[in-house]
Amino acid sequence: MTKNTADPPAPAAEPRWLQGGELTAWMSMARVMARLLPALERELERDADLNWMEYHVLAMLSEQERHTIRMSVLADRASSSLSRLSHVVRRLEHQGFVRREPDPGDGRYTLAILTPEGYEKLVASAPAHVEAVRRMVLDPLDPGELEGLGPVFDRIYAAVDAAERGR
Amino acid sequence: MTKNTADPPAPAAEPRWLQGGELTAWMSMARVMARLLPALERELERDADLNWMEYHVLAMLSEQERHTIRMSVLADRASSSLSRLSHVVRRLEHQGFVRREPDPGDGRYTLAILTPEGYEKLVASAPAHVEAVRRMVLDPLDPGELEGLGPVFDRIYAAVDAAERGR
DNA sequence: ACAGTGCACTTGAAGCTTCAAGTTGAAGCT
DNA sequence: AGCTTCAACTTGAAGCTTCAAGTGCACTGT
Repeated sequence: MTKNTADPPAPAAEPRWLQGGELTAWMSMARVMARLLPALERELERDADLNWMEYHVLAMLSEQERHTIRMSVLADRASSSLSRLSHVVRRLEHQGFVRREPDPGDGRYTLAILTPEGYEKLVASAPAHVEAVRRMVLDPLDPGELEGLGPVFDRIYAAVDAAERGR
Repeated sequence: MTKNTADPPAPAAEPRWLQGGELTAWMSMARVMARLLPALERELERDADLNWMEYHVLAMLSEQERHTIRMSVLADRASSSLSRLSHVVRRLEHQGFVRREPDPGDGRYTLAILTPEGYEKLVASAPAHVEAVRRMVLDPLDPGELEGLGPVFDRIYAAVDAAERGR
């Protein structure tokens, strides 16, 4: 590292670098973030021909009463822009897994609706995906270890969310 | 395939679904993974006009003796395909931040070399990025909490790596 | 009643990553 | 020397996300 990690008299422009332990832990975390989702997505695409976003759109729809949800609510839950979701749903619609209707109660909203074919697709795709999550995340950890981390991630998420309010 | 606890008699094809606590913790983790890097990248692009990959290529080059490294080694460290790296370095080269030369010792390798302008760019960009990492990751956690997580992420990383050997 | 405003999407273009083919340099074999 | 093979890139096309503009529905105030 050519970075100046010493506290003392660095030029004012020198970055306030991370402390040793923080830095290596952050690099460990960043590596995982850069690789885990793409790895899971690769398996999804190979096994089910769905990418991460498409899979989760189907999954979230399946969790709704009537398998129906407003696009804007879905975008929020999927951590997606409305634009991205719109493109994704158009693709899923062309494949027959989802259809769209204006919300009868308020025409400004659009309802995304899971079709029976879409539900079939999800049911067929889920087991391999769950297995991959176990293999890459749960199995390498001790039993119960991930549960302990849930609140930690939730706090990070809140900070990210605060930084992006009104994106 | 380890802990088949005494779950109710399910059909053989039934997936090992995630248990309640596992599931919510995994969703917390997945949400962070889906949002944190894009959020950091947004700030990088806004403040420095560099994306995540470009920034880290500059950063990794700056950590090398002579600010030089083989493309294939860089690709590995950046968790990137060689193809992706090649495109990224071409862009950085056009901006004058990096240049490439064949390795004089073995013409099959290509050396990526950080230019003075590239180093300037990194020094100018790092403080805001480090600050963003602090704000979104370090600050919401207790002091020392991230350090404890380093080994956890390393174990996950090893599992991901095992799943992707020879991609 | 109706122009103005604010959302909730939708669309098209641009940029980045991925995937599949190419190139090229070195080493091994004959 | 020549032939084969392998690894390290490079390149171009295709697909997905992002960004910036649209479009349309409903409410607001006059």
